[in-house]
This record gives sequence, structure tokens and C-alpha cells, in this order.
Amino acid sequence: MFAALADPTRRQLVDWLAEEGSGTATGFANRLPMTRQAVARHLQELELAEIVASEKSGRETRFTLQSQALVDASLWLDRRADAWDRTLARLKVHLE
Amino acid sequence: MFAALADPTRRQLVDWLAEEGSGTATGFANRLPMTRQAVARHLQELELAEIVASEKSGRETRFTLQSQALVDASLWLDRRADAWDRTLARLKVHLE
DNA sequence: ATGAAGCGCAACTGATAGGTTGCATATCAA
DNA sequence: TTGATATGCAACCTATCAGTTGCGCTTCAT
Repeated sequence: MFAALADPTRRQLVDWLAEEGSGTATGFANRLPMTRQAVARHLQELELAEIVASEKSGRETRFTLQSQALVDASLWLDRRADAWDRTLARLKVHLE
Repeated sequence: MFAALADPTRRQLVDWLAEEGSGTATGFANRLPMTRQAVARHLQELELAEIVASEKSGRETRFTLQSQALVDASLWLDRRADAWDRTLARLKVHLE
């Protein structure tokens, strides 16, 4: 999940999908300095991480975002930040 | 940032720091199936991503969490999820 | 003063990630 | 039917990552 978002290209793809709704490997490859296959592999990895879903329609494969995975990751981060804040408060009390 | 959290060992370190407040490379290495140097490198990478801060005290280097970086990443994810939801709503309207 | 604890730096190794090329397949349009 | 479009699969290359070992430097306690 975090590994999927660790790559700048994949974050760019997420950005485009969030703004534009959907897209194809070939379409994205046209605006990126890399081959279609490279983009296709990135999308495949995003799909494995359930950040993206694909649907075949004729000869093209259309990708869309799955916001739930993003929300899940966000919650993971929030829980850590919260736990840290509580720990910090506890340490502070300990000092007084 | 996401790259720093992509590694399971580094997420474990974040967990421990969130719960326990602080720790050292040697201390964490004792509970992990790897050498101190490996852990030290992980902590160094977390520090580079500003997820963690270090402070030297005598012969030991103590690490603590920086919750701000976690909050920032969480916001990044939330913005994408929101943008996607808005896009989805727009597409829906378009269909009606 | 001396041994142990904690750390940092550097070189080395194996695996994986990101990218490429080449080729084969399926679909659409004229 | 035939050419162009969109895709998928596989082999290959290279750089980086996660981990190791080895070494030397401080700092602390006895």
C-alpha cells in the first residue's frame, strides 16, 4: 500500500485519476517520459494495492480510483500520530 | 515520505516509537531479527523523511517521532480521496 | 586505565524495482 | 480484409535497497 504510493510516477497517476476520473495506460504514457509498458506495470501495481480498479471495454482497459484504500492509509497515519501525541502527553505528566 | 513508510521494518519502528515515546538503534535491534547497523540505517532514513528526530545524549542516540510528517501524509491522501469523490459526483451528474 | 557499550563509516552481496525492447493478440474503422 | 490502435506477456538490463561484516571512535563504569 505505502509501497505502491512510494513511486512518484504512481502518485502522478493517482493525481490524474483523482482529477479526471479515469484513464488508460496508453493515454497516460503519452504525457509521461516513458513507455506504455512501464505505465501499464505501474497501474497493475496500483491495482494490486487496491488503489485502482480496471475495467475492460472493447480494446481498451480503463482505470478508475478506489478512494477506500486511500482513506485506509490515511487512518493508519492518523492512528500513529494520535498514539504519539498521547505518549507525549503521558511523558509530560511524568516530568511534572 | 511514502517511500520511508514502504518498508515493514520502518513501519514497525514507527509503531514502537508511537507507543513508547523514544528508543535507540541498539534497543530496537535487540527485538528484531537483524543487525544494529541495519536498524540504524532504517532510523536514518526515517529521519531524512522527517518522520523521526534524533538527539545525542552521551554515548547513545535517542530517536523520537515527529507526528507532523504523518499528519502531512494523511492530508495528502485525504485530498486525493476528496478530489476523487468530487469527480465521481460530477460524472454522475453528467450521466443524468 | 581498561574493558564494555553504543555509535558511525565503508565495502560487499543478493534481491527487487523501474525501465526497455520485441512480439503476439484482440478490436475497431474504412 | 486490412491497417491502425490498444493491450498483454516475457526477457533483459541497471540501479537501488536491505542486509551483512569489519573496523575504529567515543563514552561510561569499575
